[in-house]
Amino acid sequence: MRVIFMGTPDFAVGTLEEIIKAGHEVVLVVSQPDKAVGRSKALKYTPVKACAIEHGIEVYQPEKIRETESVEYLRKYQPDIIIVVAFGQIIPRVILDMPKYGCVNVHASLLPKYRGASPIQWAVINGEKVTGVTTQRMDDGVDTGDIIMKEEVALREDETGGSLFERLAGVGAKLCVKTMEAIENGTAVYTPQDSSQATHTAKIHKELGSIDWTKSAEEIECLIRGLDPWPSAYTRLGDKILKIWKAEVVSKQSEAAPGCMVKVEKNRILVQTGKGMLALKEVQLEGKKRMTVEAFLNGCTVEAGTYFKRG
RNA sequence: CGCGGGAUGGAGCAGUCUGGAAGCUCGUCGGGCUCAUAACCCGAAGGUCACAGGUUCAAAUCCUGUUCCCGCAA
Repeated sequence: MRVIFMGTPDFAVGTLEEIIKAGHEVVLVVSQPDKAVGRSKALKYTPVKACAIEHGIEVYQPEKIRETESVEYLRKYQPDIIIVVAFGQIIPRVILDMPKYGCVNVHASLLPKYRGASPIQWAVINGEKVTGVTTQRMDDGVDTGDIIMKEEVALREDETGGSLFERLAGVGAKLCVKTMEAIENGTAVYTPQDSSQATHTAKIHKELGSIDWTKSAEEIECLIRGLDPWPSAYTRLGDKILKIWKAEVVSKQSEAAPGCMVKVEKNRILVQTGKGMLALKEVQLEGKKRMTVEAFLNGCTVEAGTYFKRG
């Protein structure tokens, strides 16, 4: 098939590669404009763009895909299908209707659950046991199209946003190719979503990582894993930000108020939460590298009874 | 040149302002105590103080340049 691929971050790269490997003709890759990234604020290619260049595929980076100019640009390529994976812009009706087989999206959740921006992190934050990937034929709404295929993925005990991201990207890539195959063979089945079961997720903001110690230890622990590796869960120790990378739930209580470091042991710090305690195992102080609590305590004296403050 | 923190034995840090013998908490190794231990006691090894120049009788420390790491911001 003649394919136009639209995507931006790492999550989409695997799918693009899998499509190429499957022998489809990717005639154009559309990605968000390059942005200034990193400490040096240098312009950086989007991961999808970098991949496209490696494969010698033309790249198009419109500021707004819905503008007539962009639409006409795409039309020239006469795609059979447009594959959209984490592109980052809303696709207008004219484009949805352009290819013979429409626009197919790979979404990192089991639709209709977790429609929207950051389904992967939210699945971890909410402590889900199972999530997955869905391919859908896009319609006017955001992630509301008819479902073509789904694949479930069970979350692991120590699943992080990053680890789930990688696993779902892999699953999504293969599912996308399978979906395209079914569409081409005419065996694809389109199932409308049960919108009454839908849930939505908001984009992840940095402030979401600010730990509310009055929540339960379980909730906080899920938040820590969900926001690893970005933007990370954090709290405030004195006047410095302390990121927390790893912690374990301890189902004991203490008399202390939430946020209090109840006990400082050799390789863990017990913190009282709204329900249960959290044993910090790996942290990172502002300006420092990520390190185990044991190493952290070697150079930094922390008194039991000190309180963490809301970042 | 967006803002800021940092580079000191294997790990995490102090010492730098006010130049003048390399220190702390751990780890490692050896020995002791103990029914036993991640506990305790004694001892030992291990560092061109990121790199390159400069100032000085003397530089981890002052000056200049370079590299790398991290937080913020995006």
